[in-house]
Parts: sequence; C-alpha cells; structure tokens
Amino acid sequence: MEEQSRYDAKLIRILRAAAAVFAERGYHRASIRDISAATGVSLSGLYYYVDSKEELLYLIQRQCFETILENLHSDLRDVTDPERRLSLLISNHLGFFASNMSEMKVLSHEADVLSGDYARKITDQKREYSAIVSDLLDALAPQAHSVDLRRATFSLFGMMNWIYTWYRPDRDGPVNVLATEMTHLFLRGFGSGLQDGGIEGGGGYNATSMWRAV
Amino acid sequence: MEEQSRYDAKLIRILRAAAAVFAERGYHRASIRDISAATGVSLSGLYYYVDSKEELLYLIQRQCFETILENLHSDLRDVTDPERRLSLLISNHLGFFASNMSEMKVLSHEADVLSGDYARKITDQKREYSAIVSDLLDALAPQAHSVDLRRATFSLFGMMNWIYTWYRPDRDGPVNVLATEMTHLFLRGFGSGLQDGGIEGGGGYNATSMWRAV
DNA sequence: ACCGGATTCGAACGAGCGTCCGAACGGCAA
DNA sequence: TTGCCGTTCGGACGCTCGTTCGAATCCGGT
Repeated sequence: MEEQSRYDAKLIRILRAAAAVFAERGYHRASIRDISAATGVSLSGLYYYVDSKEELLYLIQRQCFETILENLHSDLRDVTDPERRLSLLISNHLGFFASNMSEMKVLSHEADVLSGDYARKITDQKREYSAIVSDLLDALAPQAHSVDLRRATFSLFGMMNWIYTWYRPDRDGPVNVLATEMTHLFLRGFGSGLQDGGIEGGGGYNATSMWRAV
Repeated sequence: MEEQSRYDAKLIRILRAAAAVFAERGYHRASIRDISAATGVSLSGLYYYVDSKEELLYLIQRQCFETILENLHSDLRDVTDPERRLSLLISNHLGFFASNMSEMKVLSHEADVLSGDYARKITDQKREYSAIVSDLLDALAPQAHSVDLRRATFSLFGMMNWIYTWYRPDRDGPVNVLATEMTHLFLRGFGSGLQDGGIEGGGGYNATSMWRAV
C-alpha cells in the first residue's frame, strides 16, 4: 500500500478524478480537458500517464472489479452456509458501490463503451463475477428452481446495480440496511414479513473489507 | 391511428430510426449525421421536423412513457387483486420493453441527459409511474413492511430495467415467461418454490395491450 | 398554367474534441 | 557543475460535431 512510487500515486489520483468526471458528465460527454481541469494536470501531461481516454476508462473499471473480487473472496472464505454467503455477496457489492459512487456509476453506466482488448479483459472479469453469483444461487436452491438461474442472476444484478440511479446516502440511510433488506427481498420476496432476528441474525453478516477501490 | 398527416408519419419514422441509433451508439456518441443516414433524410432536412438533437431524445422518451402509462391504466382497470395488479404491471413493463428494445435502452440508459423543460416533463412522467408502483406495493402488504417502500420500488425497477443489458429474445425466450418469473421472484423470493398453478394461474394474467410505442 | 406554402437539401460556420510534438523543467548521480 | 532521464506543458493539427441559411423542389388548389 505504501510501496507505491510517485508515478503510481499520481496515476491513482488521476483515475479517481477521472472517475468522478465520467460519473458526472458521462464518458462520451466528458472531455480530457475536463479531467485535466479536475486533476490540475495539464492536457498533454495526462498522456504521460495514460495512452488514451479509453485506457482511462479501462483502468478505472479493471481496478474496480479487482477490488470487488478480492474483497468478495476474502469475505466468503470460511463461510459455507449459502444464505450467509449470499448475504455477504450483496453486502460486498453494495458496500463497494456506496463507498465508490463515482466508480459505481462508471461501472454500471459505461459498460459497453470499451472495445478490443480492453473490452475483452473487462468482460472476463464480469464473467468471473457472474459465475460466482450463479454458482452461489445454484447452491442456495438445489431442488428444481422456480426461477431460471440466468434470469435470477441478472435480476439480482439489476436490483443491485440500479442503485446508481437513485441511492443517496444522506437520504437513503446506511448501506448495510439496504443490503439486509435487499437480501431479504431477493430470498423471501416482498410478500413475506421479516421474521424477528431473521436472516441477518442481528446484522452480524456485514462484510468488513476495506472499500476504497482506486 | 390512420388520421396522421404525412408530416406526422415522417416524424414518427424519424423518431424510430433515431431511437435505434441512440440505442446502438449511445446518445452522445450518436451524431445527427448518423440519424440522417439511418432515415435517408438529409442532415438539414431533419431540422424541419425537430428543433434539436435533445428534442429528438425528449420526443422518444415522452412517447414511451405515454404508451406505457396508457397501456398500464387500461390493463389495471377492473382488476382489484393486488397480486394480479402487480403481475399485470410487470407484464406491461417488460412487454413494452421487449417490443421496443431500442426505445427501452434509450429510456433506461439516457435517463439524465435531458435538461430544462424537457427534463422536467419526463421527470413528471417518471414520478407518475413510480407513484403507481409504490401505491400498488403499498396495497400489497398493508401490514408493516419488511422492506422500505421506496427501496422496494426501486429494487423492482432495477430488476425490470436492467434487462436492457442482457435480454435477447432469441436466447432468453418469450417475455411473458420472464414476467411470470420476475413477479414470482419479487413476491415470494428466490428461495421459495413455484407452487402448482401458482401465482400466475396458468398464465392468464398477461397484458394484452398493443406494444408499438412510436 | 401558375401560385404559395410545405418540404428538402448542399454547403458552410464556429466550437470542441482526442491526440501529438518538441521544448522546457526537475532532481539526482557522477 | 554537468549530464541524464523522468516528468510537465503550451500549442497546434486534423477531425467531427450540432446547427443554420438560402435556394431549390414538390404539390394541392385555383
């Protein structure tokens, strides 16, 4: 963590600022000049750290998925109960998103902008993540599914990823409450009541990893 | 329907083509020249029908919400059972999306592009739609909610709207199956089995409105 | 045939875009 | 001090963008 060079530290600063600009203006509308202004680095100076605007987006997305997947593996290690594992996954996902709201929006909203090798590598990370979710859901309901696994996976991702359009911490409260409710909603549905000391067992399942991605 | 003038018909053709271009390239990346090429109308000729690129997006979105809300009201008329009403709403939403995939993507993905009066009017339509969903969910679980109403509403929208990122009719089957499963998922959760002749009562709740929006 | 409004279009304008180049700067090793 | 290399930047290039303007064309009513 403290082993990074001057160069790395500045690149990270640039990525963070770029994510904020991309989140606010959208990738295509945001200009390299905007990022230059946000970082204080001159227009051409940015190209010393990054080959192109597209690579900027790629590095942001790669860093995010790396962090999410690392934290997820660390959270799930030693946990076998399928429901607890799902609860942890949702906490991990939403926790990362809430702590990196700009990056979250870039991840969710600029998903099909990359092309070529950049796109291929990000797609691989997404596939790895999706497979984990699918396997986890599969383990959760070993009997014949009432809902197709693929559709259930994407429905869950929809619930979780869509929050970039509406979640605001000051209005919508802490993210662990959101994670608890979303876990309940996905597992038991809106129709059922939340039993006392229910699935969350007092909130002890919350993921504890560090969240800052970039 | 057949009362539209030459002018109106051509405008509608333009809106349809523009939606397809916006869906494929994204609003900001897509150029008026792309739309000109897709319609066969010359670059400057488009401005006889539309004041600006932004109005183009506005007209597409307005037409979509008008259609969705009209169809929804017509579907819900005469239906009082809350679960049936929710099932119809999901069928309506997904049915419209599947029949207007370009418009769906534009609706979901270019949500915060509009500004000024355009944005205000679309926001009003969205609020109307959200309020209907919230009221419907409220009626569904009159006892104390296990999940916050606002969060449940947006979770449902997330499940439904996210399909623009993954749904392909040839691979994922007809949309009424998807609607049935999503209704079940939202009401009962992933953990519960789909009881025989269950919530869907044999698929008889599918919405029947016409889907073409523009 | 002819008029007048509705419709269409080629050509251009100014602005902003991503990227590149060559010069300048900084601090450390010799 | 000198030389070197990692770093920074002003300025420019070529391109695409949304929009405009004035002229040309079409077409139904007289």
